[in-house]
Amino acid sequence: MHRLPGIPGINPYGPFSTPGLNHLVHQLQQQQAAAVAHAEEIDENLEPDDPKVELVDKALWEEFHRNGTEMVITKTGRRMFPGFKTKVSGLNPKAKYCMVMDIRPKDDCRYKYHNSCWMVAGKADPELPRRFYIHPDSPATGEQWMNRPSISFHKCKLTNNIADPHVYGHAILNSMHKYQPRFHIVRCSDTSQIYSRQWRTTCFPEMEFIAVTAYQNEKITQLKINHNPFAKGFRDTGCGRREKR
Amino acid sequence: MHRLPGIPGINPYGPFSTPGLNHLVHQLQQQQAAAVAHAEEIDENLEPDDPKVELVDKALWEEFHRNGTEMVITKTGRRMFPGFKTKVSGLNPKAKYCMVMDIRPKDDCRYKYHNSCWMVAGKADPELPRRFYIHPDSPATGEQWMNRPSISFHKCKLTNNIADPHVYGHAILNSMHKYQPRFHIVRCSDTSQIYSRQWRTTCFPEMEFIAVTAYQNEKITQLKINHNPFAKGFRDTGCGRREKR
DNA sequence: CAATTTTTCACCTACGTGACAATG
DNA sequence: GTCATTGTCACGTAGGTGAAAAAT
Repeated sequence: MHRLPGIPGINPYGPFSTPGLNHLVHQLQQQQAAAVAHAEEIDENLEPDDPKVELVDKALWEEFHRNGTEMVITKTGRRMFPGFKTKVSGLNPKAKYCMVMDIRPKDDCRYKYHNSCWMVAGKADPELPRRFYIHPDSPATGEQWMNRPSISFHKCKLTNNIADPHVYGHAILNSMHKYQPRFHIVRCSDTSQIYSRQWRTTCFPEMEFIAVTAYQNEKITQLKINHNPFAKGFRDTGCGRREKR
Repeated sequence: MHRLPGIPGINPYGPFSTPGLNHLVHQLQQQQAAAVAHAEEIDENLEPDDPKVELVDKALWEEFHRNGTEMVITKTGRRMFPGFKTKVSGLNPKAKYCMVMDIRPKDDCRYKYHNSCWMVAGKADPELPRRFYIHPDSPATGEQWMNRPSISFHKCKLTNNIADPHVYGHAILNSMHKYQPRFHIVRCSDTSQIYSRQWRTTCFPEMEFIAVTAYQNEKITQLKINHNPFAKGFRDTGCGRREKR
């Protein structure tokens, strides 16, 4: 079961070693990488697709948005709530896709919360390194992505720690700045191809938020408490033991 | 950013759309799949490897083994303890690998525990469908596999439920039968290729165990309690509140 | 009956919440 | 002083333990 090492382009024990194919493959030797990439490109585009993206929990996002969504950022990283979850249809079931998200500054302002209102408080701090977060199940077939109840990015946490050790899983944001999450579909069979392929980007304006280290708007706090199961301990439920100060 | 649908083999907007390459690729159209597979095959074997596999927590496994390891199986699935964890070296850093495990019957006997001893109690029950468990991070490069502290299969639980709904994540075993876990390295760039490639199998005899629905040997119970953090509540720690009946 | 399996439970691990006090 | 940030905490979710009782 041992293979001959160090002889590029020839593999006498391979399952497809017919002379004709070997000849053809030799012809392509110099352009091999490009040809393979091209063949894959074509293969991936033999059949069309027409992706539709839907935001999960859209009504909840809108309720937050009406009050001015805030997201807490911490040194160790904090999840978003509501979560970043999409539902995708219209993919080609056989083709492979990578799902990607990022969180971009919405403008170049710094904000402050004053008299129960968010207002501009100057120029934005220097932009932090921009990161893309590749969904850990990438790549997967269109069928697999469409069959799941949602595509969730809950493992990507928000932090303000520039020296964050989980650099590849967290989004680094500036506090008191406004952000817009984005969702990208990239049709390719391997994550290494992501940055050389077409990106199809979807943006939900109701996901806009301001990053904070502590909640400013009490209405937002209450919405979080009332809807996030992990904050159930702070709910005001008749039998409750917690009261407002 | 829209692509022309329904025109197979032609993609006017692709990054590699030079006429010469298009011609070559058209030549290969019928053998395309085979050629791509062949090119990948060659690519994957350009450089040699010589994998070494080590069992994590070997000393603990050996301590269990000296007393006759038992693993509880339940309807909903139970983890193994000690866990099935390996550490791999000697892979080719650039090549891609899939990591696979399975759990095979060790013999064709049924056992019973009698007078503090395991003894043969007849012929084995009919063998259950044999499953392979592919590590969920497969495929990944040799570098990625070698860099992690261990390759763990803790998500593969043991069950005796033939109609188990998590069919692809659980191992279905017969109670009172003896088993041997195995570890397999398969060099390939996609899980779909696993069953057509060479398997390199490692077997640690100290991992042998008998599946049970309730522990038989009290020494095994104590080893589990003393070493599994989730069973800490049953430890006999001076301040302990639990005593033997 | 005896042996094995299933169910339920208290007690853990692990970690996601906002409140609040301390810090800068 | 003011405001923003950090650390700690009680209280949740989620799920992995063997014991013990109940069921087969």
